[in-house]
Amino acid sequence: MSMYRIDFNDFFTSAFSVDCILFGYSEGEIKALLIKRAMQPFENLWAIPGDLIYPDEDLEQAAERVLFELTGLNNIAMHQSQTFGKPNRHPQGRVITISYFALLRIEDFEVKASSWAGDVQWVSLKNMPDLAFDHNHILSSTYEMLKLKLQNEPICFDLLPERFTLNEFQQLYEFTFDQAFDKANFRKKIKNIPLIAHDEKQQNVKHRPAKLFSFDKLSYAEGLEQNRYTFKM
Amino acid sequence: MSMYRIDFNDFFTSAFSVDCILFGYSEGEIKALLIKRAMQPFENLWAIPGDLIYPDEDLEQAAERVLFELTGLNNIAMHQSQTFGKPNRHPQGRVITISYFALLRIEDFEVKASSWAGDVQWVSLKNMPDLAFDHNHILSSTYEMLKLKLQNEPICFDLLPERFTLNEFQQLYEFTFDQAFDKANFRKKIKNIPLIAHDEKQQNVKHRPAKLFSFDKLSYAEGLEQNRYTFKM
DNA sequence: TTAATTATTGTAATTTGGACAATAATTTAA
DNA sequence: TTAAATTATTGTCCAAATTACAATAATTAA
Repeated sequence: MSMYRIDFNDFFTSAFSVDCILFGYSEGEIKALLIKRAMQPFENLWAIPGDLIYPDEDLEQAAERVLFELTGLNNIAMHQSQTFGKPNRHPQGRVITISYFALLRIEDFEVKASSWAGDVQWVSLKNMPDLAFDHNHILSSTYEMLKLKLQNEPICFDLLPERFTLNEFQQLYEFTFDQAFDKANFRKKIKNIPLIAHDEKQQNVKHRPAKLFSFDKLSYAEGLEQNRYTFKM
Repeated sequence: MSMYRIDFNDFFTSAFSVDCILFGYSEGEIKALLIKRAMQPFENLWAIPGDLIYPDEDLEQAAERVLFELTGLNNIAMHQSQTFGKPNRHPQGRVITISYFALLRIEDFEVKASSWAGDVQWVSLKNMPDLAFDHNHILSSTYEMLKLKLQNEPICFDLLPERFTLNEFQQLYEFTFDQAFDKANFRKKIKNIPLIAHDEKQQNVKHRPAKLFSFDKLSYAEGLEQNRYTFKM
């Protein structure tokens, strides 16, 4: 057995990490928060933020830590997506990574470049550069998972402002599923989703302002047992 | 640094494993293949078959190896489900486990008790005992994933005999989603799924025998681009 | 031959979905 | 002040899908 068993390479023979894909929605596009790597390997390439999992840390806890270090946000639900473990996916050894995603309102916070990230930026999914490691693959798989969950859980509201117009709601779906919907028909389809209609209206628009709505979490939770909600369009 | 760094406990400070849930369908019920543990911890308790992942092994490859050792089957698609990593889920240290599932025709093979399994048995999901580790939780989460995938991919045919009656097909759905369907309407709903109708009929039944069908994989693969198949009922 | 049983197909009523039109509310410019 | 422009919101008609239920066909067993 080598004297150097406990060297850098050995540490990496069996490591776990989480990769956290933060999806946001602004300017009619879904974007992911990426960091510019400040160290080797893949120095200066854009990558999904992630970190090794501490020995006594729960997986979800690790994902929430990465999110917090990057954005200062906590109490955000992280959704587990998939686990990636090809033996050579990390050039320095075996690292199995579990991808998590969260949905955020881009305007709600400031991102902070951390020790391990030289730069941080929201990047549109339609305009994605080559990323470090297998991160292009992880990102596209996780986006597919996002779309699946969007259709079965009310997570789309995490991407919208707390109060939104029905048009904004529709545009989010149109962008995500790359498909246009008829306004009147869209409103019929969502009539089973509990929304609160506010008296408040859109401000500073050059036309008739739309009424603002918000998602009625309580009513949704109550009806969860009886009704079978759907978010498919 | 301890001289005993490479002892048993240390090995377990960061291990990863796959757990393979094999789902089968017989006698109108969905069953999972479980093993009776032949060693501590949880000796003599029923558990999901699984194993540690070898250093140079791909995740899916590890899952297929476990399946092969247990059943002698290969070329069976394994579906990744979820990853479980609570720090104390394994009493002897940190083991993060990735659950995979496969769908099998119970009649198609003989299970073999392996070195690590004292006994092997198909157990109905409706009648599940307390399992080792957090395996009850893993099993129920994975069953939910199965149900989700059943609605989006033609995997239900992996559970049915190669040739099946439309009633058998319907009963599988009725059992899985715990819901009854009207026969005539069920047949209308599946009319977009490509099935081959054979001249062959059911044998040894005490009534009018039903026609046998099989899933038309080729036609499905061809139509995959154009049509958007659904397996929702 | 007939009753019993299940498979298979058909039909009419109801509900939902899609295309499109009509009306309402607001801003801006004449 | 008013009309044009713009977008929000609601309504309507027709086609398509869904549902409930009925009718017919094929087979076995007595």
